[in-house]
Amino acid sequence: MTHSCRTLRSFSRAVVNAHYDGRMPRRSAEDRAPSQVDVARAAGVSTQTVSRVISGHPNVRPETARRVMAAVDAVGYRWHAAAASLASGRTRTIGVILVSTARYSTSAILLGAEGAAAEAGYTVITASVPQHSGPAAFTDAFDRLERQGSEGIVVLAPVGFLAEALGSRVERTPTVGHRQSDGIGADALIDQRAIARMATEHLLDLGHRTVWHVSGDEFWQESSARRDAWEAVLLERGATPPPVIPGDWSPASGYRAGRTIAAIPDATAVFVSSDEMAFGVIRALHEARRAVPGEISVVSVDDIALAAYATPALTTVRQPFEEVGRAAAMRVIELIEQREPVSVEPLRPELVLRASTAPPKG
Amino acid sequence: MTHSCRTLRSFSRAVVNAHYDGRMPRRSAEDRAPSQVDVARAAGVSTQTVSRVISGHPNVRPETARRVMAAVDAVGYRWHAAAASLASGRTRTIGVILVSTARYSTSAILLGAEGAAAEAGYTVITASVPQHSGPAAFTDAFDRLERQGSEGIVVLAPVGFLAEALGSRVERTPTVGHRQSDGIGADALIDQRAIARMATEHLLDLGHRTVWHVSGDEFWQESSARRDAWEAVLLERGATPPPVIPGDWSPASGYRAGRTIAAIPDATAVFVSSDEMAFGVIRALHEARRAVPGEISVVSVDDIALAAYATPALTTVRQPFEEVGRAAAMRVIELIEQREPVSVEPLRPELVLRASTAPPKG
DNA sequence: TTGTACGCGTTATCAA
DNA sequence: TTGATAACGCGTACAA
Repeated sequence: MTHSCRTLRSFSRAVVNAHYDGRMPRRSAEDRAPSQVDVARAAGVSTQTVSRVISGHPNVRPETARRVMAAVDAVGYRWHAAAASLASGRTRTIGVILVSTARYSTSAILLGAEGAAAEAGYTVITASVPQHSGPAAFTDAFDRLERQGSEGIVVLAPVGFLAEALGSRVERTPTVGHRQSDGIGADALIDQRAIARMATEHLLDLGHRTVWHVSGDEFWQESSARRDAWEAVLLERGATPPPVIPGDWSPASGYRAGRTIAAIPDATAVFVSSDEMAFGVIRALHEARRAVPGEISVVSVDDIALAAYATPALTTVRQPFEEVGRAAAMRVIELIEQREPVSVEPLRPELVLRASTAPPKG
Repeated sequence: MTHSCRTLRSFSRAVVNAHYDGRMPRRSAEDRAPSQVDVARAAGVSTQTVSRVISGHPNVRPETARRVMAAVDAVGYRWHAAAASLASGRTRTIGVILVSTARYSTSAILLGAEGAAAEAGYTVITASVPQHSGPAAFTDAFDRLERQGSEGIVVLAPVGFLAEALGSRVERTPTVGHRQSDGIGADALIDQRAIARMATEHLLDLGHRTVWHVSGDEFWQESSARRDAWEAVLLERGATPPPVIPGDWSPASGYRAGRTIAAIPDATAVFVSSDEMAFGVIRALHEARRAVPGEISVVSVDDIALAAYATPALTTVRQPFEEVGRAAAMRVIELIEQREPVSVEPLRPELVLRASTAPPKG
């Protein structure tokens, strides 16, 4: 990093390339990789015809196409994405912004997005943002992805300030996944309020008087959406919402919350905002000799692979993560290609009944 | 997909672009995005100077640089990665091949790789391969990444046939992560035999006569490496290796294995090849009224976030996944830049003692 | 420290 | 159905 570069930091950080590390010599004409020109010469056609064959355009005589492909193999030609991008103005690349916390859901959503993108002929590039970053980290990630040529961006981090942080960026580059309330990518997401509603109503239906709540990280919009819906359901049913017990998605925070709950004599039901926290909650309850679901029922959210193997097996509201990824990717691609959204069925959470809930005793 | 395209499938699949969907009109000269030419004009310098400022080259007068950056902001210039790649012959992109199963380890490794790549000024693109795919799926993924301009590739899928499947590809594009025994990227990986050794020796040291083993998916090289080392340790110590109980990394397969073990009266210790399987094993044991660790000790591998919240908390051999990702990315980048490997300390697994193991009773 | 000239490999346009 | 030609926007070589 040179001095001049550092002083430039105050200007458009989105533009300056920080990684100067010496120039690369240009390769001499002889050891250049074979190009469409070489193929054209070998096949006795124009480079345009080669391009058409390579790109799968219609209106090429099969015989010609075969000659071209034979030449491709003969000269060892390989397509050059950068040159194509420069000429066509398209990169067929979408970017994904991730929060850097290793979780089952992260990989599931990413895998779904990557699969859907690949099927549509797009490539996925990722940019991660440290947990609990401020707006700047998100705009940096966004800029990085744009600079690499992302034609659209999926933000897998529903944090509250995203809309303001991203600002006008989302107008020039199609963006999906932040802020359901903005209407941006609304159908790519799961209705978080519905999740909380299903969980809370399930416990109420079992006969519990009220339901306690262990919330997720306040940084994530899911957390407040679920909290609001949980509260609304209780109020609708004439129950008094107890104070929220804060968590941060981690099992450790669930454990702390569990200790709190264990100390509340009349608590009989808890809605925990993630399976991972539920493991912590249940362990704390277990250590405090409070039986689950005998004395206290627990419902959580996600249905990770391990949910069925908790003791007791978790009753939980399943989120179809992979489909979320697929839907988000498909939606950005539709936006990029300015197609109308294909009306697919909305992604529905699903209550999976297992062994961590029961009617209150007595 | 046209007819001619389909008949061409028999030729180089790595070359044909399957996704023709109409040509994009070229934008007229007026609404072209601002380029370095526009910046140069606005700043009253040459495009070359603009390029130097943007790329962070040294030897630019600070005052000039400032004028350029002001012009950048004024005209709304944005760097064009494809054009830079075409001119420089470099993409600063690395590809990562993933097996499409959502797991904690997948996201942890990926996040590590992405972070390290970003620090070095590289972008990560991903390609996923369905679980249990044959060699063709891997070569397809490899080709996809190469076509997008990956200068190096990290393969996060240590399956046995990779070396043969990839063949000469790894010579033209630096590749890390498959086959420790090949010496390719050896230091980017964790010694899987050491993991099995630590686990097995821990149980033997506690006084167990022998150790049973629940293996991982045979598709992964880890599985056989660990099995071999487990067997070797038992033999060294004069114990008789019992038959291997097969698993596939999933909690469900662990559960099945657990039922098998529960039916073996003299089993007192098990080395389970992943934490997720251990959850299944312990649940099965629990249902069969076999106390853990009272009657049977369990050691597993990974140390996922939930390991500490199993009942009992899992004694497990920790794999530093994020560092694995970092190391792999750094290693490919070194190979790309033809630098000598920076000798960092090898990644060491670590035995984390918790509550699932104990000396045999009696 | 700065500028001129050229080439990188492909696709869009338009004509044949 | 095919071909000639002109961009696309940047980085490198080399000269000043």
